[in-house]
Amino acid sequence: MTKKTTIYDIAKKLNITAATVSRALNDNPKISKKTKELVFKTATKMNYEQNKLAQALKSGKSYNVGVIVPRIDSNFFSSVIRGIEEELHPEGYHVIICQTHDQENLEIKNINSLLNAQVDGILMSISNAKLEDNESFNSLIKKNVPLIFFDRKKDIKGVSSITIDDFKGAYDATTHLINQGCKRIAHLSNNRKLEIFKNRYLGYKQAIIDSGLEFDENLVIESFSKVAEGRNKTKILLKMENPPDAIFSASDFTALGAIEEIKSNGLRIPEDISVVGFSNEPFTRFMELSITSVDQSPMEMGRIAAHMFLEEVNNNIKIKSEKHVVLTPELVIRKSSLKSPSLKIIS
Amino acid sequence: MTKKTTIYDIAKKLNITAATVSRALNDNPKISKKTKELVFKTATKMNYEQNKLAQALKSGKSYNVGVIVPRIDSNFFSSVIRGIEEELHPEGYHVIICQTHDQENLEIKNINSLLNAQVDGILMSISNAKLEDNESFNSLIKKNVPLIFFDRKKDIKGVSSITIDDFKGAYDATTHLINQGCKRIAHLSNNRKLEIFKNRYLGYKQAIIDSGLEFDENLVIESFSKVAEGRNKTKILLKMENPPDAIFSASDFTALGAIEEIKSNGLRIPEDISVVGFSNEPFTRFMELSITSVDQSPMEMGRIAAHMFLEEVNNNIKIKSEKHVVLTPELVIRKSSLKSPSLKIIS
DNA sequence: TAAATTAATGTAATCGATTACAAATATAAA
DNA sequence: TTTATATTTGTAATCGATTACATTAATTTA
Repeated sequence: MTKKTTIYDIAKKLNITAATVSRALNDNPKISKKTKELVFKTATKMNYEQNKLAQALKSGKSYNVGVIVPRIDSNFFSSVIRGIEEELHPEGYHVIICQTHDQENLEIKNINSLLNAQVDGILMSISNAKLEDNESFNSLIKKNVPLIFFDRKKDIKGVSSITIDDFKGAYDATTHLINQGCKRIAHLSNNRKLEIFKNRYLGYKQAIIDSGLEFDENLVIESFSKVAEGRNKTKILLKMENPPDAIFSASDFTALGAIEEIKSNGLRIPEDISVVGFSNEPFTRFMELSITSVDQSPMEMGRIAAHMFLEEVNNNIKIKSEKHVVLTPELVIRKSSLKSPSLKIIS
Repeated sequence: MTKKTTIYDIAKKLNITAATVSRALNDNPKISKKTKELVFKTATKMNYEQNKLAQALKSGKSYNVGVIVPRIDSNFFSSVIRGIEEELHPEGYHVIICQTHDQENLEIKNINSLLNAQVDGILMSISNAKLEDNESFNSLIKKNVPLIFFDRKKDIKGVSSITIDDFKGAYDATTHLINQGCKRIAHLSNNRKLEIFKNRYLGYKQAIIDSGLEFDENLVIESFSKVAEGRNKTKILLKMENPPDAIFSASDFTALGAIEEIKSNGLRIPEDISVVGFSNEPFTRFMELSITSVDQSPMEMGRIAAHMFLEEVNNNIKIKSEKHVVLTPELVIRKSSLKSPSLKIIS
C-alpha cells in the first residue's frame, strides 16, 4: 500500500501544527476561517483521509458493530441486516457479519473474535444449539459491551431485545386454519428451547384450545428449518392413521417441504390439506401455489435493533435499563390455505 | 465499557517494562522462559486481551477485509462469502460485508467507506449498474489496496480474478437442451455489459450454431434476475407466433418465473417447454419440478478469492502480477429439462 | 498608549502495542 | 581474575489523531 497523507504532512506543508490541522478538519470554532479553508483545500489537494484506526485508538471507539446470525442466506436475516445497515451506516458504523450456522462453538468464537476486533457492540440472534452455557454472554456483559438480541433472544438481565409476538403470529395463523374449516391441525415445530419456537407452539396450542377443538400433542413434530426436513416430517404425519387436514409450520422452508410431500402423495392443497408457514420468505409469494405465511417485518426489526444499540452507546450515563420491543406480526393469506372464497388473497 | 488491562498494567504489576511484556506475549526468543511464564500467567489472571486497534495502528494492518456483493440473500453469494470466511478466519481476518443492491452509487460508497475503515483488501463482485466509470476502482489501484474480483469481474490491469467458465456452462446447458430434441431455444439473458452474462449469451449462441440449428436473436431477451421478471419476459416469449420449445435462463430466479408462467399457461414441462437455469440455487433441487441448472461451486470460488488476497498481502515484494483462475462449471440435469429417459438425474 | 479581553495557534501528553538501539547482567573463555 | 560473548531487559521513538493547557497575536477598552 502507498503511504497515506496524515495531518502532519498537511501541517508541514502549511507551516502550522498538526493540532491546528486536526482542529480545522473537525471544524473547531477556535480556528479562524482563513486557516480552516486553507487546511481543507490542502487536505483535498493532498488526498488526505482520516486514519480511522488512529481515531479509534484515541477515542476507544472502533465504529464497528458485530452482527451475529445463524445464516445470511435467508431473506429474513438478510433483511434484518439490511435494516441494521440502513440505520447504522449514516452514523458512521460498519457492520461485521458473522454466521453461526447454528453451531454453538462458532457462536462463542464469533463473540470472542468480535470483541477482539474491538467492536462497539454486538447485535445478535442466538443460535439453535444448546443454550445452557451463558459463559460467553457473561463475558460480554462484564465488559459492558452493548448487546442487543433480535428475533431469537435469551433472557439476560440488562440486555435489550426486539422480537415479534410469535405467540400472536401462531395464534392468528392457527385461527385462520380453523376458520377455513380445518379440524386436525398439525404443527411443524423446532427447538423449543428457543423462545420463538416455544411461543409459536404455545400460540398454536392456545388457538386450538380456545376454538374448542381437541389438542393432540402427537400432531406436533420438531424439525429443523430445512426443506428436506419438512418433507421427512410430513411423511410421518401423512402416515398416521388419522392424518391432519392442515399443517402450521414454524418455518417457511419446512412448509415448502411439506407442500412438496403432500403433492407427491397426490393430495390437493388446500382442499385436502392446508398449509401455513412462518416468516413470509419471498418464495412463499412467488410460487405457483403461493404459501400463506406470517410476516415478521424484518427490515423494521433491524432498524429498531440498530436504534437500540445507538441509544446504548450514546448513553454516557451508565443507566443499564433493558428495553423489550415486540412487533406485531401479520398473517398474509395465500393459496395454500384459502378454501373459502369469502376471504381475499392479500398481495 | 469497562477499562481493559493493557501491557502497561501487567508491566507495573510485575515491575518490568511494557516492552518486555509485549515481547513475552509475542514469544520473542530474547525473553527468558521464566519471565515469559510469569507474564503469561499474570496476563490471564488480569484478563488481558490485546488491543487490536493499537496493533493495527502500529502495523498498518487492520486485519479487516471488505467483501462487496450485489446482495447476500442468494445462496450463491452467501456461499462465496462462507468460502471466504473459512479461508480468512484462521488467518485472523474479519470480513466486513457490504451490499450494493446493484446500485452503482452504493458500490462507490461502499468502496470508499471500506477504505476509510482501513481494510487490508477488498474482494468484490461488481454490481449490475452502468460500468463506464472506473473512478472508484482507480482510487483503489492507486492506493495499492489488494483488490480481487470474483464471479462478476471487470478487466483492470493488475487486478486478479476468480470466475467460472460461463461460456462453457452456457454451451453445455444449451447443448443438453439440443440433445433433448429442442429446436427453438430461447435465452433469458441479463445486462450483457457484465462479462458473465455476455459469456453465457455467447456460449448459448455458439452451441446453437455448432449444432446446425438456426440462431434467432429474437429469442434472446434481457431480464433482471428476479422471479417476477422471469414471468413477464416468458409471457412475451409464449406470445410469439413461433414460440420456443426451451428456455435457457442465465439465472435460476428467472428460470423459476419462467416455469410458473409456462405452467399457468397450461403447458407441460419439460414435454412442451424445457427449462434450464444457472447457479444451482438450492431451491432448484428442492422443488417438486426440480430445475436443471449450472453449478458454479461458490464455496470454492470464495476460498480461491480469499487465497488470492492472502497471496497479495503477504507478497512484500511488490510484484503486481495479476492472476485469473477460471473454474469449470457443472451441468446438473433435473426434471425441468429431462425428456429422454436415457439420461439419469443427478442429485 | 497601556491594560484587559478575546481569538488563534502551539506544546506536549495520550490512546496501546511494537521495536531499533542501548544498557545491564550473566556466562564462558583466556 | 579479567576480558569477551551471550542473554536478558530497559529506553524511547513510532503509528496518527485528539485535546487540556499554555502561549502568542489581535482587538477592545480605559
